Amino acid sequence: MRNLDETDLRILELLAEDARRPFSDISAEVDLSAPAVSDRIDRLREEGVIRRFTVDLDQSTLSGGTPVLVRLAVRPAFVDDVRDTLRDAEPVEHLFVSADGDVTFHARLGSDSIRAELHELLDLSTVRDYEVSLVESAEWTPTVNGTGFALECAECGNTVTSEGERARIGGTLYHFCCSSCLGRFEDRYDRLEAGAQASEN
Amino acid sequence: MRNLDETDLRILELLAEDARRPFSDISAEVDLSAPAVSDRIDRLREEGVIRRFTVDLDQSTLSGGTPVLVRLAVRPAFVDDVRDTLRDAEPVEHLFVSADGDVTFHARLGSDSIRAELHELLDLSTVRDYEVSLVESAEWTPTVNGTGFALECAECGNTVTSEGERARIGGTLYHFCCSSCLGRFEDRYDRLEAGAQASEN
DNA sequence: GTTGAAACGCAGACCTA
DNA sequence: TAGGTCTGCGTTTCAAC
Repeated sequence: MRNLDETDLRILELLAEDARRPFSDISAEVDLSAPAVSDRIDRLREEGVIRRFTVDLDQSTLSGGTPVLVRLAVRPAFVDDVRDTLRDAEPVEHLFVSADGDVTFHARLGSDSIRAELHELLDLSTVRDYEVSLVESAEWTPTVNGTGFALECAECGNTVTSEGERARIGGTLYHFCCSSCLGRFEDRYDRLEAGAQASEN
Repeated sequence: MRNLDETDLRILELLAEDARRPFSDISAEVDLSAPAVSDRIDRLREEGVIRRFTVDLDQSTLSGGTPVLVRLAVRPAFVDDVRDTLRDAEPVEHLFVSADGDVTFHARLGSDSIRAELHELLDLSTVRDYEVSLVESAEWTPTVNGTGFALECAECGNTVTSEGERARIGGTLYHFCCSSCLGRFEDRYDRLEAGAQASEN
């Protein structure tokens, strides 16, 4: 697959913040035209990078069952089966499969008998052991490339908003909250580089 | 807080499927005008039910660090601290706090030393024990009220699409893929009810 | 809640490098 | 092949009801 460039990543960050943001809005952020942004987003969907645009709900306000976190020690031969079953199971919201065959999932179950619901959900003979705990709070923060979208100014540490600036300095892309932070950073960088060159001689 | 009605839930389901769906589209689904839908969505955001519109990314295509699932047995006094710290930590994507004080989170860490990164992330003296496992696959299915948005027809089990129907029968809301399924279900329900009344006499 | 009018955003056709 | 511009159409918003 084609590599994503910085513009793609920036678009994904902006969509993670607000997926309903107009393309014209995004296009201003990334210095592109609106149709160009639309094209890139189409491509990201086709490539499977974007799975869907969706909504992050505060489930605690919805009171739809008891949220539980279940950890299954699955018999190695059945890991794929169990994953596929749980993936399509209605009450399952989050599903993690670890390299060692543990399957952890977050689901909302009817409050009656959790053990009985687990039986309905999957064949417990495929499982060596399981553990259920009630979930008090569950949160989700969409991140792009592990960096999160809450960028920090490389100069002052403040949050970088839409008014921020970006610059490639010494091969690395830095984000700044404003042009003066960018200016100060560049000055410092130039001075450091001049010092390094002086010491080389 | 005001209770959500069925229309609100249906709107949330539609947004969970595709958050960029036009309001006019949603309004046709729920037999309301577009401004009415817009008003309801505004209200849902204000009430905190909708936290944000966002994008579900296939992180495996983004290769941004090593995904790990970490389970912390946190000393009871520090559970809130640890939760707040992790909530705002950049690499943390999912965060679950159980009623018994276990904190489980999913994060993408630089592949060097995971132990060192954990040290940076939180004060390990607040933790009795921890366990890290590499995550092979992580998936997320947005659900509304624990039912998920992939509704099944109560009569034939097929997936209910936009062309489906809903009906409240005997106090419960059922979903159907088409009007004939609804009709058959009602017939059966009436017959069962008649039988139950007969046996009462 | 609805309706209608004005502002806005979007998709497509077409053009440029 | 990626992006820019223009334009018609659909969508959103806002006021009036």
